[in-house]
Amino acid sequence: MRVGELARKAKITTDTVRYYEKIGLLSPPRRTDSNYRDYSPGTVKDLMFIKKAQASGLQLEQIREVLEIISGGTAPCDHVRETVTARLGDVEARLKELRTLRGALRGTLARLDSARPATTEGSRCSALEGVG
Amino acid sequence: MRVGELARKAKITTDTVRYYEKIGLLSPPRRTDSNYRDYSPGTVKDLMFIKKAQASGLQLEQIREVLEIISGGTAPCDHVRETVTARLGDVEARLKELRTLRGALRGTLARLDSARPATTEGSRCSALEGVG
DNA sequence: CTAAACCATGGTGTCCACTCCACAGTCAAC
DNA sequence: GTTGACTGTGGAGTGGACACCATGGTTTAG
Repeated sequence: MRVGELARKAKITTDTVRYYEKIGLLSPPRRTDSNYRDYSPGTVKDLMFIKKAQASGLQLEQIREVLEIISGGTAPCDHVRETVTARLGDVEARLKELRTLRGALRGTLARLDSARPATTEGSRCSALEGVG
Repeated sequence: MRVGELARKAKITTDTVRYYEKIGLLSPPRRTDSNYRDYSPGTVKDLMFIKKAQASGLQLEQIREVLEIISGGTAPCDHVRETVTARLGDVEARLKELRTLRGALRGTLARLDSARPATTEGSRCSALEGVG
């Protein structure tokens, strides 16, 4: 498939696809006679994986490393393990932060619910303190 | 305390502190006679909250809204609830993505463990496929 | 055959969150 | 009273991740 179709399926722009290729995140596909990029269907999955990883806070460079490894990379096993373990550490740290933040937000919401004398238009909220 | 001490305590730079003030994320502190910024100790906590929220993927503008609300903002309750609920939604979506990614990384690690014939220096890893 | 839609390359612009000046005033220690 | 660390302001620069051209070739529907 060509770049437009790929982009539509992955819900990104063609510019982004070409950008990913430029920075080595996506390997250059074969070309048609007329020099159009010609992708295999699996590339859609790659892009979806990239989106997930990105939404989880990984940078493109980190994703590049992980992808390289996952798709039958050429690095020695020890290095592979190190990289994946490091990324897993990142992800778990982020999970922890997120749970903390979720707690804080839920707390605020609860306080809004309990101490709610006036909700009418124009009124003011005096939400409490203590976020830590 | 002055900006340098605050920055040290929060483990960021003085430039960043002033930048946060500039974009309205940190309210302008009082000034000494010589026009130096003079912060109260609580500001350290504010900065630490900002770092947490940021590590969780919230943008400074979103953090600004949340902070405004939490520290006894002046917005009507309904709008407050909306904002906090929206942020909570963000956070929960992010948690979901993260758990998926963690699963993928753990899977890779497991595959590395099971199919590991050669770990010696210079060898190549042929990690399997299937990331979804 | 031609118009519309697609693609290629190369380059510039944008937004975010800083970071790094340059230049000048302030404060603490010796 | 001078040196050195600290602070102020304003503005320019950076890196990541794109978005947006302009120009020109290609494919496809009618």
